[in-house]
Amino acid sequence: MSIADDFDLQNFLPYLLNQAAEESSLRFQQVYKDRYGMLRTEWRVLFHLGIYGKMTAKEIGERSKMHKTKISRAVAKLAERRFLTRQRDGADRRLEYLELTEAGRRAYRDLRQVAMEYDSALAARFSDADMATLRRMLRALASGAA
Amino acid sequence: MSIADDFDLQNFLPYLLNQAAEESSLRFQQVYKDRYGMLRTEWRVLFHLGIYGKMTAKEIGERSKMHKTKISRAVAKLAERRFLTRQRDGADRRLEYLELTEAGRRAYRDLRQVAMEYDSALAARFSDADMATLRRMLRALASGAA
DNA sequence: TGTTAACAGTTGATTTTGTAACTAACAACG
DNA sequence: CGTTGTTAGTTACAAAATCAACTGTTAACA
Repeated sequence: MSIADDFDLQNFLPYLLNQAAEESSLRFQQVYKDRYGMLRTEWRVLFHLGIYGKMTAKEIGERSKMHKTKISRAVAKLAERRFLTRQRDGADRRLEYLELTEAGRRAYRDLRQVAMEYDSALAARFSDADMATLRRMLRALASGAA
Repeated sequence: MSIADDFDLQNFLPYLLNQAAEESSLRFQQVYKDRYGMLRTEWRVLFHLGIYGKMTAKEIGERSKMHKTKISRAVAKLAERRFLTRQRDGADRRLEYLELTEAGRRAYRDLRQVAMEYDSALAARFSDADMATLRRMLRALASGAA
């Protein structure tokens, strides 16, 4: 009954995805952690602002699917370190526009460079066709559309 | 500089993998959480024992790459709920063999069924060839071998 | 208007994780 | 033996994530 069960954990997609995600995040994590003392939520916010420009916490939440409390705390940390500035919307004073400072942009560019090189190193292990398939499937899985 | 940056977060593999892993874990998480009040570490330990049979915490750690403190706590929880028993090795009294109880096996079989159906549902969205490619690539990424 | 609901974002309490130090047991080698 | 090092597993404390309740604001509409 227990020995040689036919179910294979290594092929269970959610498990396999988690293992791959964790392993592939390790080295990048070392960089943003050691070099900037950031958490995962913080580099994600930094990247959203670096890539898409000025936006509100709500928009970051919609794009990243991170919970608003995580974003709120990450934003507070980044603001404290002078990596971003906040400006209230004049018309709707609930909204706050977030924008990277020059220091924030420098950190973003630095980490983006690391990310791109790391991504290339990962991709180099597979054929272009396989990588295209992988990315397409991961996007489909991430979008969750049944 | 910030608007229309050419780096695409959605194609950064570690990020994409995390998004896919999180999204694809959601529904299964609901089941083991709602039905058994388990955490991710707990169902993983349960599955390791269900699939491979009696083994020590150390072996679970080697197979799952989970840190030993996580395993220790998960084992304590599962033992408290009478899902597993612990027996000290007679020769080397540091080792403790873990084995599912009948209640533990019932929970495992129940969750395994859910996992298999869920995995099939996910796989049904893609061709067999693509799924084979995906699994092969994820295993390679998870193994971390450069 | 006035009242109620909805929304953006924050804070506090609780839970879970991560790190380091610890206990108990075995091993290696003088 | 006896000292030193290693190992399996636990515990204590700090860091972080989660969940619920909160503030301040806008919207809806009687």
